[in-house]
Amino acid sequence: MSENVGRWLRDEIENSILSNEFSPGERLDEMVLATRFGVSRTPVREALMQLDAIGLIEIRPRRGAIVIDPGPHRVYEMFEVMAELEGLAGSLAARRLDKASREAITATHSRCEQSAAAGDSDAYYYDNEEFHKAIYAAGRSEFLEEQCVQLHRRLRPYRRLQLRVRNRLSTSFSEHCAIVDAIFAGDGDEARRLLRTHVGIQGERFSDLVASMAIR
Amino acid sequence: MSENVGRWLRDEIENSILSNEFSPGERLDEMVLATRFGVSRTPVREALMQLDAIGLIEIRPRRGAIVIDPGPHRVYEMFEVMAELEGLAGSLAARRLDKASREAITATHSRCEQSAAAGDSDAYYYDNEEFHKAIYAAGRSEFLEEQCVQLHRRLRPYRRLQLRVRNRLSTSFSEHCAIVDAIFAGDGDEARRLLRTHVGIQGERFSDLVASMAIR
DNA sequence: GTCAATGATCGTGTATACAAGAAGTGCCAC
DNA sequence: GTGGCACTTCTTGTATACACGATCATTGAC
Repeated sequence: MSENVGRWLRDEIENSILSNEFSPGERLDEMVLATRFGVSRTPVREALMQLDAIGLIEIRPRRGAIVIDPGPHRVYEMFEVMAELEGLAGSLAARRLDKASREAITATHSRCEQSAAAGDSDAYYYDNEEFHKAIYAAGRSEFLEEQCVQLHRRLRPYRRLQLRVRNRLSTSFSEHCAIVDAIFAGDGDEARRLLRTHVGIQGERFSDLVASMAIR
Repeated sequence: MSENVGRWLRDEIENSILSNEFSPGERLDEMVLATRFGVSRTPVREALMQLDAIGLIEIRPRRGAIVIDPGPHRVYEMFEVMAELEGLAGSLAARRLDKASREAITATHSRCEQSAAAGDSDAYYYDNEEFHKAIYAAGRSEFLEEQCVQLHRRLRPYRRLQLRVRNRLSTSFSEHCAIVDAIFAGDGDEARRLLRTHVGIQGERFSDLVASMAIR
């Protein structure tokens, strides 16, 4: 329970939002949440204030909190920023790679290979996340790493949708291969470029996203 | 008072931190803040929770809130990310520039010229901020714009220190000129490159920053 | 004289109470 | 039957009360 009910609730509610248990636009009633988690309204409110500060929900004065619905266009923008940050992380990783980071990248990369070969998109989804985190860490910029992890978290539901698209698994994995090569070769510019296109959702990948968002 | 004491307090305390009225490492006593602003502890706590979520302060369980001290290394990392995001904004601006944005950039740019010519670093500091904001807006990516503005805010105190360095004003302004040219020419890659070096603090500019941070 | 342990005090964490505003409902008039 | 106004109810915003944990100081022992 993390020693602190407010923070625990924040994570709990955040996860509920990101796993789409609370859908965009839904109203979050303080009292309902309080009874559901067996606490008073005070820590619930604190959790909500924090989520508002992060930008996951919106608290309108005297009218309660609602889950923010980013909408396809804004999600696209978020991927665009994510692509840029990942590109930076990749270029830093190529420059600063050390033994431990190299091993971490190799390990997560081969786990991706296995789940891609098995066609297990849920496993790949998880391994892919670890792979990207290994790259952030290899960049040795704590702030950048935090930003990347946070954005990655927020984009999680959409990433998951993306992987369902036909052939995306194998395409994604072959992109990973090129990225790993560039980083291990110390080619920062190439790593940056590859990661940018890997993460970004230009062209048909954007319309795929829009289509899958509409289904929900 | 924004209809909502908690939010008002958040802005108030945030400004106090960013203007160095509350210095890094300083402990923020809830009761002291409450009496100072003439409210109860509840809204103060809500404000603090939000600032914690943003990353400006750290709340340690049962031990109160302290202002986070980023330290030179982390500040450098923040500038590094900022440079990347501004680069993206610049490249988008070059691609998507319309009449209104063009005029906004021109207007803020010439205001920078005046204050640079006058050697007025405080005025330049403000005009520079507006100039960069005009570029964010020209990129037409709301999310990116928000991220840029937020990071810009957090780096504000350090930017201010930077401008005190000898000749920085005129150097900065001539860099602005090149940036404007690239954006107006529609050269996204060049705008990106120029903004990245303009905002980043490589080499001696980093040591300048460290030196000025030590003075405080 | 120094270090450790215990108690006192102060501040945070949570709950609850109360006030104020917004939304919904019902009634009345047209 | 429909639209508008008033009232009621529900929910949020703020204050306060209480409990638990942390820190600090004082006292005792080595």
